Amino acid sequence: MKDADKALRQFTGYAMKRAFNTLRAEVNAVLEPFQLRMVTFSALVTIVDKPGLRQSQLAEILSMERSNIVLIVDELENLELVTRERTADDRRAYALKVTLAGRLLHDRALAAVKQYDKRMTAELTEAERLALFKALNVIEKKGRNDDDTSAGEVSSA
Amino acid sequence: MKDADKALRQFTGYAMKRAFNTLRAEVNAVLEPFQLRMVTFSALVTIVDKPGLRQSQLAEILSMERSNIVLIVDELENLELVTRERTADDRRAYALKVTLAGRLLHDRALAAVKQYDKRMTAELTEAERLALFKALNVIEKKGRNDDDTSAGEVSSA
DNA sequence: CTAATATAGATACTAAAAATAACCATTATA
DNA sequence: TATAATGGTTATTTTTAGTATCTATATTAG
Repeated sequence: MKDADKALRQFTGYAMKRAFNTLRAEVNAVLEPFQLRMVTFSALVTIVDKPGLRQSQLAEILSMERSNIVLIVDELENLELVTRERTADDRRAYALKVTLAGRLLHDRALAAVKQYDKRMTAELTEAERLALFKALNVIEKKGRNDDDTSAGEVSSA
Repeated sequence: MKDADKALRQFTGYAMKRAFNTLRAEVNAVLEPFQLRMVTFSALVTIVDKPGLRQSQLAEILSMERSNIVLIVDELENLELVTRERTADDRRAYALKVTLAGRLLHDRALAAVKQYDKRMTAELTEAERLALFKALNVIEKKGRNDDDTSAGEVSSA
């Protein structure tokens, strides 16, 4: 049964679903020794990058619901990688900060994922890699301003 | 909070997850008038393409579990788009065939998805589009023959 | 030929991820 | 000050994928 899904391979959605399935599995495998998953890794990287940010901001950045962020932060907090500190200006909110252990783990996990990513795309030329990222960004953004069925506007380049 | 996930954007997995999220939502929206989802669409296309194939073959082609295929085929059967016919040579198996209504719906849905796909990638040059597909295929296949353990060796403390 | 084994499909159960809704404490506003 | 909005939490639900088990047939090994 070689090439039996030829009819489907032409579709971006199908090809991407398959690629993303293996990609997610592999990234999770890479992160597993660090007790991280793709989401918790993303959250950790964001917190390191923007120390003091609030959960609602984190949710906004990662395009997730606030309610789902709670469990993510719980997980990172239980691993003692980040802390929730009450903010002075708004006593409802938490300032998310990375602990020392969190930063160390972050550095190692980041390196591992980078290395994996490099290996994953090693067969691609630089032009192809750029094209891939451009395409992913175009596709992601496309959904936002897409109210009509004709060709949409090209806003940001 | 513009560009707040800059640190994550460099990763194929992150960019792809975001792109795929909007892509899946949009494709499902395109398919909704046909009462199809991405999976049922994929199954329908495959059955049209390979009439008479069996559920286990369909599962193999779509890289899904046999048990999950059952519900997919149920759904298509309930919509009277495909039929299960017992095969002569193996009375355990079903030959999956598309009905007339199924073929008509298939043709329309296929056209709709093709049109959407075209629109989605309209901003890309042909070279970029080819690079995207090549990259997706490389990434998907990469997971299969991945004996290199280097990524997992960055072990923790 | 019969017994053990494998396979096709089905069913039920489980686990993970994401969406929704309601809630409390606090802040902003009318 | 009353009302509305916001940050975070909890609980519920939906969706999706995975696992284990079951039946009935088929294959094979002895």
